[in-house]
Amino acid sequence: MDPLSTPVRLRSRATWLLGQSANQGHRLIGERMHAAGVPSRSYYSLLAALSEVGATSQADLGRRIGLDRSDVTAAVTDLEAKGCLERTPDPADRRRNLVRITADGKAFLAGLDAEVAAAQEELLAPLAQEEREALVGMLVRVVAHHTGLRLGDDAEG
Amino acid sequence: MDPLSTPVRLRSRATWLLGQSANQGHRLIGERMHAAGVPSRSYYSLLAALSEVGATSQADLGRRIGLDRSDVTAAVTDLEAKGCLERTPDPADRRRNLVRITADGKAFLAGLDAEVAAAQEELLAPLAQEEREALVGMLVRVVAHHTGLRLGDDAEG
DNA sequence: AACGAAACGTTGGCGGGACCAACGATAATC
DNA sequence: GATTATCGTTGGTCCCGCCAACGTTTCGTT
Repeated sequence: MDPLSTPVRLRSRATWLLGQSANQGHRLIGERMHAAGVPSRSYYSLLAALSEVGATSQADLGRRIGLDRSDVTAAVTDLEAKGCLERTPDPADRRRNLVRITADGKAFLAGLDAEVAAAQEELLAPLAQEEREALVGMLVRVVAHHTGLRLGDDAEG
Repeated sequence: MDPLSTPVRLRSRATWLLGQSANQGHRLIGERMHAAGVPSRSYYSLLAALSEVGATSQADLGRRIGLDRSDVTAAVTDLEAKGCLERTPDPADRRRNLVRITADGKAFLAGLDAEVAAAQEELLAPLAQEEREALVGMLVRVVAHHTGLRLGDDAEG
């Protein structure tokens, strides 16, 4: 790809720029994830959700991070094999599996957190701190607008 | 996906927000492209590049928009069948195909341009005009930083 | 209490997009 | 003139997001 000769029509479009930036971010994170032995970004999302919510079902995990049930199954199976989480049948609802993070999983997640933070630092390097905050603020509003989420509804549900 | 219960670790990460925003943008554009009979966003990029540069080779087109040669071949074949462009062997370099946009192609591109503009308007709806400019400005710097491009080098090469 | 509807986890598969490998043909380089 | 590089094309792989189906279990309604 030759960035010098990309059409102006694309270079100036916010949608194209968003795509390019997201690609760079995914690339940076992907490299670090792969180096840490994690095949996909979704593993990080899964562990993060699990760490926040405590113990929950696979379906709930999927809903939280926007991952299909079938893919959650695969990721959970893999992470269980790595000792990052436990999967036990829920005695209260025998359809579900209760998934909970292990101590090893928390430690591993902490490592991934550092990698993600480093990747983000690298991605946003050309931006000043205030700019990053402004960027995040705008993106939050954009995302909220398209997910039917109303801002300020934190934990008032 | 339940946006209310996505992990805070993700919701506050610029990388995740960028990915989400880009996804929404791709979705909006993809819908409109599909409605216009275009199977992929890359077709728009291709026509846009072609309209700016005049007549060039497929390899050059691919480099400009970041598309693999093989994928350019498929897209060009398809767009040629639709009458949006002409593909002729380059007499000056018989390895290349000279690709040039047709009048129909320009008209079609104009229509796609309107669709893309509308999609972007929809994507950035919650942002004021100045905010959109600030967003674009920041993203331009981010993208430039990761593509080895120096700002202000417009056409001075 | 019974029955239909819904949710759960799992397996398997589909389609698109990005990428790579190889080939024959042609041009550039030394 | 021989090697190297580029071009267009074909064909393939891999990953990701998504859907379909199944058996199991729970919920909702009557």
